[in-house]
Amino acid sequence: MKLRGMFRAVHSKKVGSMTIKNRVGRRRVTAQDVADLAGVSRYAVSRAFTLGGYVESEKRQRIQKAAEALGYRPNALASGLQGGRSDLVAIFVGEMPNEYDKEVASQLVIGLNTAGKWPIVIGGSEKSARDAVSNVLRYPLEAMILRSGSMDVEIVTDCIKLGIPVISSGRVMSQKGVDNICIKNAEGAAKLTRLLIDNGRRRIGYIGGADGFWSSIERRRGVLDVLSANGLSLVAEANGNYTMQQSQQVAADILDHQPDAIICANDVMAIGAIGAIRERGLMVPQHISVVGFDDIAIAAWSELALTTIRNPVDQLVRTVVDLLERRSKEPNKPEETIFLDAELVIRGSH
Amino acid sequence: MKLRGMFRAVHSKKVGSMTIKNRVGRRRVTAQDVADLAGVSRYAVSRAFTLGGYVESEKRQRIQKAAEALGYRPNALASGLQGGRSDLVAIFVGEMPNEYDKEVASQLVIGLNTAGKWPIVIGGSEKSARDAVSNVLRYPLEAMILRSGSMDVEIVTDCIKLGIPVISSGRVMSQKGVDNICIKNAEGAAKLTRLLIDNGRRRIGYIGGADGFWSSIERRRGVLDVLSANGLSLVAEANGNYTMQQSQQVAADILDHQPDAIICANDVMAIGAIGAIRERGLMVPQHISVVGFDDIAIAAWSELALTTIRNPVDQLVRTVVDLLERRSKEPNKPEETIFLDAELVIRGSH
DNA sequence: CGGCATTCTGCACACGTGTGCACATACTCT
DNA sequence: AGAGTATGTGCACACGTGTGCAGAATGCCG
Repeated sequence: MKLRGMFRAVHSKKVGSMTIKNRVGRRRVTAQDVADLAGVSRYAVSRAFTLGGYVESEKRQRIQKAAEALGYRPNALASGLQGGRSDLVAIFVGEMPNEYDKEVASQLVIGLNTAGKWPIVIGGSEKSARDAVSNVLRYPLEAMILRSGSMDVEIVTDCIKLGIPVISSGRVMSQKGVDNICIKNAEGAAKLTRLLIDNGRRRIGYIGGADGFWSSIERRRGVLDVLSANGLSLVAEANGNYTMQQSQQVAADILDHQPDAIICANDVMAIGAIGAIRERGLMVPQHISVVGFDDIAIAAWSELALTTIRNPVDQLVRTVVDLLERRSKEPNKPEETIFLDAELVIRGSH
Repeated sequence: MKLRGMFRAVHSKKVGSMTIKNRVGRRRVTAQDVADLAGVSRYAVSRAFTLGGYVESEKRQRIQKAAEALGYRPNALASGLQGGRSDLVAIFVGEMPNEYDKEVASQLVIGLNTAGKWPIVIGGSEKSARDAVSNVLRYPLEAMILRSGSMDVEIVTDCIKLGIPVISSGRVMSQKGVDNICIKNAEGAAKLTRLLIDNGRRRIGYIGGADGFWSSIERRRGVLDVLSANGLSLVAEANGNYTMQQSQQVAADILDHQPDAIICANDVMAIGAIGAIRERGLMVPQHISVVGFDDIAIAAWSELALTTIRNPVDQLVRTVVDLLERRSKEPNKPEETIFLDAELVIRGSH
């Protein structure tokens, strides 16, 4: 029997009765421990835990029993060290200010779990997250998944430099090594605009998202294109910063221009706008139409019945996982940019 | 100059011109690479990246420059292997069916990031997550943070067995090695009930959360205690499963019992209830009072003005981080159970 | 019985980093 | 000058696992 396995103490390398007893936080149980208990070699334990390993079946049973008893799990750090799949993935999710962002983050996590990946999530403001990302890159990540409208490009170049593939969702980046997945923002916004015009609306106002967000720019473009194609222009416009409170505030200004419809760059802002309208004693959609974007859960609430664009989270997640797996299998495959269809959800607010 | 550092190929151990060129996924840059470029020893590089390390300042600069150029980052797997802080934490978040759950999960992630921890997030249904947790325990976690009302106890015992401290938020567990952090559920529910009674409400209905959830049981208890102390009992009761749709459906049944108030175990269910009430042409609070629990963002919306109990996410996050840090510092400290105050938020729906 | 394929086992090494120890050098104080 | 302290450097080892290689044991077939 090997002394090494028996008398290893954690906080001191000296061997002796003094040091053995002060094992404060129990030492992690290793393959050697299992081997000692089962009366086999460490290598047999290692082979019993890998798929193609040759181990005598009776011995394998003894090992599994011992491992069970000790609660042994191969140390992921040690096994990851020799370069196989790490199954670690990072998700950068920004500040998640609104419901849709949180929904996407949640579903992404669940989807990745189902695919057997461990997502390390990084959130918060860009500048605080900058350091965090840099630090998390110390792990051998299989991919960095970006889910933030606004995004420090340096983060991407850092990843690429380290050979870590990037999957950007919600913003299309044309850098080498970046796969993209994004809803057809302009098309969705155009559909909403056309719907309103078809319904006879002519005095259309717009509440946009935060500056610098990719989706914000694209959606606004979709609105303006359709308007100008119909010889129209916005009667008023404001920045709602993608939040309900801000939107409700700026909607008041827009109402001063007597619009007959307000297009909002996302659903929570539409809710804010509806609040502002009803506060004035006006009704939706009888006096003013309101449409949103994303189709978050509450948009279907009977008191809102928000007409909006479905931004399909399930498809998004499936596609991200698919891109990830294909990229893992074939690291040098050409970059892809996948656009998700923007489906109009007709309810009662238009 | 060492050959080892120069001619290491990734997918083959044979050294020769054939194997060198087929380095598909670039090999990760190591401390040796930085040392070679900077013309120093590997140990100097290692010391330059650790806090107390003695390195000549001129040499340190050369190293940092070389590291920058190569994009070097110490491999977290390798450094984590020798037993220091891993900074890895797992969060188990269940299915996150409602807004509040997602909000908590999001803020927990951000709070942990700020504290310099890397949260590996595990979500989804209990039974799918069971395997996931077991697998993620291969990593040397500093703690397992539970954020799920219902919870497989086996997960906890697995962690304890491995010496991984558990921090449970939202449910109090009396197991060894588990710190708890939880809002005063019963007290909050009691406050809501008293408020309604003080307002003259007598025919009170209740929409509860999903079965088996700790918070669900506690909140219901708080309601019943106050009612019976006032010689009252519920006129109707239903299970809203913590979701808006379900709640709106079951609220219809409750309305058949002519209540003058409905207490909901969380805000999204209150929103569902309000939907059901308004669909019947009744008004809140003129005809029926509705109160919720959690104070999610939309509860403050002018069209809802939901009276509710503040379930303070910021305090929760701060406390979790604090418990985590104190537990890390002192692994054998006695378990703590911290209760957060349930503050009544008076708006217009009661 | 010999030749061969299959199954099993032990050894050695690799993965990349941090750090205690021993030693070297430089600087300060009496 | 000598003693003592602060600073810098190289070596060796540890962390825990997976796996190629070589060899052993076993079984099969002619």
